[in-house]
Amino acid sequence: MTAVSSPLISVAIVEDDEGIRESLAAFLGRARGVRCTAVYSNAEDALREFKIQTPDVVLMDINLPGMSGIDATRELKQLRPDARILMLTVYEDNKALFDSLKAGACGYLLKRTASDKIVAAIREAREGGMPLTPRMASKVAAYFQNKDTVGGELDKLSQRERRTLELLSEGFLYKEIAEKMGISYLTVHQYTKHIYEKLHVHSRTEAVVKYLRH
Amino acid sequence: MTAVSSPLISVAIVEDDEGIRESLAAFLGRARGVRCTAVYSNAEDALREFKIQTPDVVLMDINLPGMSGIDATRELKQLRPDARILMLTVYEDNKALFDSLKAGACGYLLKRTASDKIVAAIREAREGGMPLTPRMASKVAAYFQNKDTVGGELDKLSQRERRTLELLSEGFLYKEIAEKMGISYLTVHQYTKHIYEKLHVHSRTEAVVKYLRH
DNA sequence: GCGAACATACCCAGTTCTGGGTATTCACAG
DNA sequence: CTGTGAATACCCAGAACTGGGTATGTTCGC
Repeated sequence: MTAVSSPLISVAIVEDDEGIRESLAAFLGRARGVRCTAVYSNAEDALREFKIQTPDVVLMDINLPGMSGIDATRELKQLRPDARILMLTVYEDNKALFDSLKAGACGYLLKRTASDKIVAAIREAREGGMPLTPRMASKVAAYFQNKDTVGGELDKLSQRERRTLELLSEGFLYKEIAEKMGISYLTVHQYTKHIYEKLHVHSRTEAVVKYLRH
Repeated sequence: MTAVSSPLISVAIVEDDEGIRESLAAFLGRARGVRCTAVYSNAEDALREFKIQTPDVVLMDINLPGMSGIDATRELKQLRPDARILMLTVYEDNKALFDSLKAGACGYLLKRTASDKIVAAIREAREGGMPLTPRMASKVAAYFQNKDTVGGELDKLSQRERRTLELLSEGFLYKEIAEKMGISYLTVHQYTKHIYEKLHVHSRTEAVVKYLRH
């Protein structure tokens, strides 16, 4: 709104598959309002160039030979905090999505996304938006619902589960916890299953990290 | 040395086993320089009384019905910071030892300790000492060697080990870490072995806790 | 007095971690 | 140039954890 509407948004592509890279570039060349200023087949080359000149928006593949697109995103954001990076990948992968956002990507698209949607996403990214597929968006929403209720999640634990988590956080083995709490090893086992379920985690370490962040 | 030598040291016993409790009390009754002023079979009763009158030294069992001796120690020290509490237990348990000391106990004895040694320990406790069995003492010494270098311990890690620990702290599996770092699963395995060795821990959670405390 | 939540305990199968090795390559200090 | 440390990779065995069940009794609210 307040931004000066620049005539052209410069876009760089980082993508190892030559076919995809070229067709993307060609397509951006025909699109109005955007200009494809550079293409790279790997993250290292791209980063080197970006130190000299950074485009408005980067379309970044995740699976790259050598450095991953996510690591590259992290580095680029460190170098240019206002860089706008759109992840472009084939998988609708939960972890990749969140890792990308944590690394500093501003959006996450699937390669099978229709071309005109990609241009729209580039504009949206430029304007500070967060272009995501609807499904991705709902995952992000769900994530923050959890995020906001981390304390709330802990509240869902019963007394004994909380105590168990406390001891888990101190690194005790199940059998040691059982001894300390005067219950069976199997009960401790059961508690941890409940804890993981309630905290939406899949390992002791993840549970402990949530717990230690109160 | 500088302390006024009081004629009698008042001692309270908190111990749930009646046999041990009585024989301890009887034995203290016969010993010179000490006076057993109270016995309790659980922590709750003892704490209630201590709010009114605190003995010079408390002999505290660890395994008690209800509140543990360690928790009772913590509470009593909060109430009376200058209370002298000697833990008395059957197990030579590393963790119990350190938990006791962290809770505020001034010493840690095994129940099989010879009676005259117990009186000596009570005197030592009264005079500000830290009565421990030789084996316990060496464990404490080792602990502080580590404790003073917690930051230093982390410094001992190589670059890759540090990165591995960072990822371990985020709850990733070995194989995921391997992928992220572009190395073999087996190498991650090797790194964690080194990390555990350098940090003197035996599980991922313990390592993570040390790491998160920077 | 019924259903929900909690605490307890057990089974099983599969995965992951832990801790003991060995070994090569490379770089750097002495 | 020899030794040390870092980084890499592998083997093995056993311990521990994870996740899917089931089952019982208690307590508490409706």
